[in-house]
Amino acid sequence: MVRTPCCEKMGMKKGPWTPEEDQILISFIQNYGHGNWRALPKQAGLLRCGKSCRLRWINYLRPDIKRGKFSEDEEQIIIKLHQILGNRWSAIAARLPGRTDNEIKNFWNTHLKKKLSKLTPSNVPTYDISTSTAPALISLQEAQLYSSATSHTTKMQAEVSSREVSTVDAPTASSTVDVDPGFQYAISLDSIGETSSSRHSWKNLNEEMEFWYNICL
DNA sequence: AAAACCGACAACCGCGCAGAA
DNA sequence: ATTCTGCGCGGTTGTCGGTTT
Repeated sequence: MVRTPCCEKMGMKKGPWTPEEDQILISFIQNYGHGNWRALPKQAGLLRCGKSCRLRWINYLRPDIKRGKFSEDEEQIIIKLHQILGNRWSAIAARLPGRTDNEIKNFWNTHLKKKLSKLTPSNVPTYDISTSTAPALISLQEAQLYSSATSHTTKMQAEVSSREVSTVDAPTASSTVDVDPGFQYAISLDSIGETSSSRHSWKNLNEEMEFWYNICL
């Protein structure tokens, strides 16, 4: 199947948004909402693709956006959640009202990654994925040490994606978290009272987030 | 004063998923 | 069951302002 482009490239404006464009988008959404992003720019009279409008609204123009520096608390929450969820920025953002996934992603890449990498990479734990004796959760310190040891791309991808979790079951007894070459972590859910026989049935991502959040914070 | 460099963040791109047709 | 469309996500790139040389 051939994917059609998200928008017609011809005549579509790219690059930074002007205050005038912002105003048009804001007033249109305030009046009519944003039922269909694809149709919105045409209806609003904007020479932007729907995707661009959506991004601009979600990341910048939304009235509930909290701008400005991240607090210490927010920073700690991001670090903790990133330990568990990896680069699932939208899931992390769901825990930080007023913050967007893009904002958190940028904050992580420009501040936290650097900050954590300054710590001494000693006693970095190495857990073999094949063993089931891994700790229940990676502590904050361990995560920091891990990040410092892998100053390049800190990439932790949960094997079980958010969508899978949200529609099927919770992660199985020993869900693996795939990290950069050289390190493999295993989060043993058994050791946090989560056995295969008494698994949660995740109804949605929020429920999953609630679960992880309560454990970690 | 100007050029080069760097960091922060806004914006874009491509992919995967869900739901409708 | 298959195809198509739109949305959302995460990675990457572009732009801009501040700092250094």
